Amino acid sequence: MGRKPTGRPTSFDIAYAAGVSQPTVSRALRGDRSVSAQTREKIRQIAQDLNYTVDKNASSLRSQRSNTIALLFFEDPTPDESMINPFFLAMLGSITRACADRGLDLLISFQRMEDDWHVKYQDSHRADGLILLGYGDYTLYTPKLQKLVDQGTHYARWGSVSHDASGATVGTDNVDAGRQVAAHFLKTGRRDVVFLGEAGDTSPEFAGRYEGLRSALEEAGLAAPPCFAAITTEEAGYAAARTLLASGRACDAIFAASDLIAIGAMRALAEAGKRVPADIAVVGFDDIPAASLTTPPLTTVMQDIKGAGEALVDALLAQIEGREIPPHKLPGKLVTRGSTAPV
Amino acid sequence: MGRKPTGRPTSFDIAYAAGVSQPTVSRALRGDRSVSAQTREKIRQIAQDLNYTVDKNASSLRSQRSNTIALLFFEDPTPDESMINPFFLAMLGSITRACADRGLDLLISFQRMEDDWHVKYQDSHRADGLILLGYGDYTLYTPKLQKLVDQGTHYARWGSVSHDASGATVGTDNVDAGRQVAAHFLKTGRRDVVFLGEAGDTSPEFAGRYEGLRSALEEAGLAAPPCFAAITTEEAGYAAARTLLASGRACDAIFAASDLIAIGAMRALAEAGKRVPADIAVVGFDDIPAASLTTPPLTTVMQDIKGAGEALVDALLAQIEGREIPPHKLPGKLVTRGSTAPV
DNA sequence: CTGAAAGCGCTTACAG
DNA sequence: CTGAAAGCGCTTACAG
Repeated sequence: MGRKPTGRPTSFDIAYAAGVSQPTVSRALRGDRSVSAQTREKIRQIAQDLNYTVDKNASSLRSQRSNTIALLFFEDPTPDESMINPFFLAMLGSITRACADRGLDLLISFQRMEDDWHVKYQDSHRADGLILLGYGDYTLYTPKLQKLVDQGTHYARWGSVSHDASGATVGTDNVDAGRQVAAHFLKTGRRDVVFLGEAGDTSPEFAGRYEGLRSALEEAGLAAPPCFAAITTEEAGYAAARTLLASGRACDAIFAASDLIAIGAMRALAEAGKRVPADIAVVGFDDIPAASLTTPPLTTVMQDIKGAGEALVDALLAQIEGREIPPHKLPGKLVTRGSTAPV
Repeated sequence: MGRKPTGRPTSFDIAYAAGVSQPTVSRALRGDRSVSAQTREKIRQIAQDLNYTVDKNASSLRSQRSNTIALLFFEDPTPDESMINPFFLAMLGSITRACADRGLDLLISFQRMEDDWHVKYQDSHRADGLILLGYGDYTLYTPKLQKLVDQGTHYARWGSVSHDASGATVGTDNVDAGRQVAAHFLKTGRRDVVFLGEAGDTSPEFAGRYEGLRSALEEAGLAAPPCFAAITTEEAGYAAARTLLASGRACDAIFAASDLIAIGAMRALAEAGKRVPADIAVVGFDDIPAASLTTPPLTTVMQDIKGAGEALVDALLAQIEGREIPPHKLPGKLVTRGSTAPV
């Protein structure tokens, strides 16, 4: 008599087999030092023999801690199945690893910026906190972030670090990266730079890149570069470059706010008979895998993806535990390739 | 008196506010038709006003159903942060969407094939079932799959459909795709084809592609194509093409088992002064974004990523509900680009 | 159509 | 160092 033979074992089964009480099993398996080392080891052994694992739902329900975080991924208004921005996908890999290293489970959800994502996860106790990642109109984003703060939801987000201070924020130092690009242009003899990308309030990261470029060029005595708007897709880059060409505005260098934009722009330049880098140098941003495959290979700014994933997870954990953490800026690194070779 | 004002609301708070019992709230919010439509609507309204959401842990604990599935993603022995195979990342996006459409949460975890992933998720009631995705040595994979079956774990996997029947399987019809590639070579005047990729027991998908190529060529009276092994990375493709060139084996067409292999091979060919497609035609597999950016653009086989995500999720749900489902083959589609232009 | 009761499998004071 | 008791917030028979 005693143990029912059916179903997977519970902590009571382990307790019975070990001749201890059920709470002792719970303590032992969590490594509680108040259980004698000997008992702990014995229980651990039995649990393994019986193929026992702690029921995550019961544990989370009781402790009110899920050890799970939710990654909310925003996409552009035109979600094209096959062409998710590779940079964000690499970030996803990095966040996944950072979570695994810290014993956290990761829920993932793709969202539209417009949706009611701000209520779903933490409120239902699925997750202890959120990581926000992606792109889209920042002016839509801000009020939702405020709502998260009001609700007391823990979150960390990737994006523009300087722009506002609500929640934990991690991002590349875009202004500095823009200055690096400007310096590279100047050093390689380019004088007449154009920026491709949306540089307004809706895209503070792009705005930072533009700002760095502009300030460094002006310090060198050059005029502020003109700006041709584009969201971060290959198509938008193509269209922006066409607009640039049609405008008659001459230039010898293009700084595109992302690699996808740069790749689209290079396609437009090639169609128009402009040679890269002989006529026009091109620099992108992100260093996605495709950047080294273009003709010529694309000079770009590499972001610290591994560092970013870890910083995001750690910032979120800090917030969950009530520690204050300052916004975290990661350095960008210029990767020089053929598209900016000196002429 | 009555309601404690602190913390987030429970179903008891909603019941109190609605003047009904707590079980009625539970039924109403799940849309149980035994609750009168009027009561249901009233409760739904109150729940919304009080910002109530069902506690996922309590609900899963009681019902023994988590409505969550876990995606286990395997990587190659050499996991390079930045270069996860873009095809699988696109699959991830598609699976995410399929889950969202069906009201499922998705846990995601990157694993090494060697690790003990087969025990972690379903046993702890984190997930109702697993989706297995990725690449690696298939001979390592098989015993783990058997263990899943023995444990009664529900899973669906992406891969070679014909190879074995355990668990729900979804995959591209690789043999047919290989035959399409052969037909395309023959039609464009290629006679001397080489296969780049591991075509043995360790990689049944690649083996299927080779098998389709070989059978169609032999039916046309040609010899079986030689095979130069490569795992699915750009570096391996580069190395395999170098081996091919060094071997002195002449050819006028290469079928690479993946786009990454094809891209590496094209780099080796360019370095060796071989022109694509004038000297050698090249075909890849997957149609990753980079395939259209190479010089010349790469002819390849597009897999039905959207269909694959849906088929995987539906196959898993079927298995969880005890329905039998036959293995599901999806058609591949040849995408013709410059790398196979007739000479 | 609705309610009272039980229980899912844990963790956490509390007591000794 | 260990145990008896309570309770996390739901869902599910069962009764009416």
